[in-house]
Amino acid sequence: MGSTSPSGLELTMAVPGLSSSSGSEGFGCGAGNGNAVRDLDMNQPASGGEEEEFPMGIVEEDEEERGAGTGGPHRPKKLRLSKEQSRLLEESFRLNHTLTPKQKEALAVKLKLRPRQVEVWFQNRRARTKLKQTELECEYLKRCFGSLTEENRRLQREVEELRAMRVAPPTVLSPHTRQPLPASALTMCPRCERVTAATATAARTPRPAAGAAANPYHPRRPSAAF
DNA sequence: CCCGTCAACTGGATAG
DNA sequence: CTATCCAGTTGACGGG
Repeated sequence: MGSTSPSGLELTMAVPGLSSSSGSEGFGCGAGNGNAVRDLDMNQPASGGEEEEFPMGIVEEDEEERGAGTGGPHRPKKLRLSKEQSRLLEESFRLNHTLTPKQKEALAVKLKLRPRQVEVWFQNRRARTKLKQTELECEYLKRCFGSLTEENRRLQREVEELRAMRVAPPTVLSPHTRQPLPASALTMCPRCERVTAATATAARTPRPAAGAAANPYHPRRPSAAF
């Protein structure tokens, strides 16, 4: 799994036949935003180096109270998780997309965050995963729509052809004499209801190799790959 | 200045 | 009632 980007989403997609290469503009390669750099900038202690592993993890108590409590518009300064915090959170997310209260507590202690922050991170992470999956599904459905539209056009053309044949009854030439066959010699393909002389000749001609033998009324038509 | 990202909040739904 | 989840939103922040 090398492909988890910093904000990296592990994507398990339920869309059939979806290769990650084709729809990849929206994620994977494109998702490499500058988070790593940002994390470095934001979370490095300005000087003095490594006094703390997770520099801005814990918000001061009074500030936290103000933020959540009385609905005052004052929010604490935006927290940016350090690289290490993100890595550990991602790691546990990969193992489990939800946390038990114990796991949450343990992770919070380990990361020097409040349990609430761990909880929020998991909520947001689930939402991001779902969003990505929805985007993938959307791409897939668009492609379905495209090919169905194409198939529809093809069928419409076929209907037109059939209509035209009804207006002007067909003259079918005998494969042997090259003369028009009498109506009594003609027959209808039961599958597509096209008039042919097929059964008349099908009985006489030797069966061709496997594939073409399926329908004696017509040679095989290429079917739409779908 | 605008836009994308993301931590955090809000409110409704649901399970135990 | 409490705890948790989710969808939607807000606001801080960084980058173009």
